[in-house]
Amino acid sequence: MTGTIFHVDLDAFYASVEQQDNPSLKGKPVIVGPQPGNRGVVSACSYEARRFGIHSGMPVSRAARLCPQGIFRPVRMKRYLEISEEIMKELADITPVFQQISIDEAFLDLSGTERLFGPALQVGRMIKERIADRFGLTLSIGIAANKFLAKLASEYEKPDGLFQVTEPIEFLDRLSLKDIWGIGEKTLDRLAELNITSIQKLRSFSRDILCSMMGVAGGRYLYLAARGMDPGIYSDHPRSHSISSERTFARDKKDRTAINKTLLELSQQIMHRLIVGGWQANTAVLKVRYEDFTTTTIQKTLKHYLTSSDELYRVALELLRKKWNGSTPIRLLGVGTTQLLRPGSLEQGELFEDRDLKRRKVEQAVTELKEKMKGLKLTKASLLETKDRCG
DNA sequence: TCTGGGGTCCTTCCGCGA
DNA sequence: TCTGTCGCGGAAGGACCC
Ligand SMILES: [Mg+2]
Ligand SMILES: [Mg+2]
Repeated sequence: MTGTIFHVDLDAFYASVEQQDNPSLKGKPVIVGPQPGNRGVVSACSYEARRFGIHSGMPVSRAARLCPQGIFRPVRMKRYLEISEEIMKELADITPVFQQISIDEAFLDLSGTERLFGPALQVGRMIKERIADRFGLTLSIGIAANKFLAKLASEYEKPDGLFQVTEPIEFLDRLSLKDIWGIGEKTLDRLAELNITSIQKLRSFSRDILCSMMGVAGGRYLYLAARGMDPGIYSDHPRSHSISSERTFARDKKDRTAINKTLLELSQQIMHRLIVGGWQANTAVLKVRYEDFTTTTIQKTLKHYLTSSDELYRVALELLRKKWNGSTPIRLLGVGTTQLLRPGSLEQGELFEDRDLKRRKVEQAVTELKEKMKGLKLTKASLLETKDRCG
């Protein structure tokens, strides 16, 4: 029995929202990201901008040179989230077997619904019409027997595309290696060194050989991908979770007071998100990027869970002291937490928990949050002072 | 060209205890 | 008791994706 998976992917999402919210931008090269002259890269751009050679991930400074008449807009994440939520609700209405995988993408499992809904392509057209009518946005849909192929299929005719894979091998052989989800620049280079330059060629290698060349997980992945079998690109239950926040300075910094201030702000953001999300974390991570772009992280696992932003801040400071010589200019600072655990979820060996207990925990978290917000100003000042002393 | 911010997963190394 | 090895958790780095 063969499944029918839809992958739905909005086209140039952020840029399209900007055009929709301001129709005078339609038909024009819209580039979403920092203003030119600032550090950073393009988050998204309209197809008109792509004709100038612009793509997401490109430094805005370069984008501005390629397209001086481009319209540069800041990232309005709140707005995109709002639209995304509404669209995802629409999609989830179609089938309960629905999995959102990013702000603008989702899988729908419509296996065995042909008698109810009609042929898959027709359902695809219906979805596209619906979203176009209600939101004025175009999207691309890929339909295939598994998530892996469906994802590739939605790319195939982008933008405003609709494609169903009926012959997986034929379909794959029309693509290039780089099109495969999970094969990036480095893997492409390594494969090229082994004289593997196409998906057909990749398919001719045994699983064992691929594993010996690319690692156990990598080899397995490539072996399955080349055959159109889902290597597991989006698991239903991710095994790791982390929360982090980082900032690239407008200009590299070596001033201790400014650096400490950033560290404190980042720590507060993280702790806020931990509390709101109901997470417990026992590992703190500090990330430092220097002027030459070398990046290091240093982490520490505690014997208890982090309980306050002050505590996280103190750990971050301690880690920075270990890493930083105090004079090399810093380009980016980041603070994060890993090993996240939601109290009361299966890990602790409880199959279920009564609702009152959950409710109490939420309440407790909110109270703690309020406490923290109250004491914020005072804490901030005091902590910054102690810090300056050792700088 | 001069390189964001938010993530997940994998590999390798190391020390520890069985 | 010595030695090899195995599994594990922690740490650091890296590839990749949106
Ligand atoms: Mg996408
Ligand atoms: Mg998209």
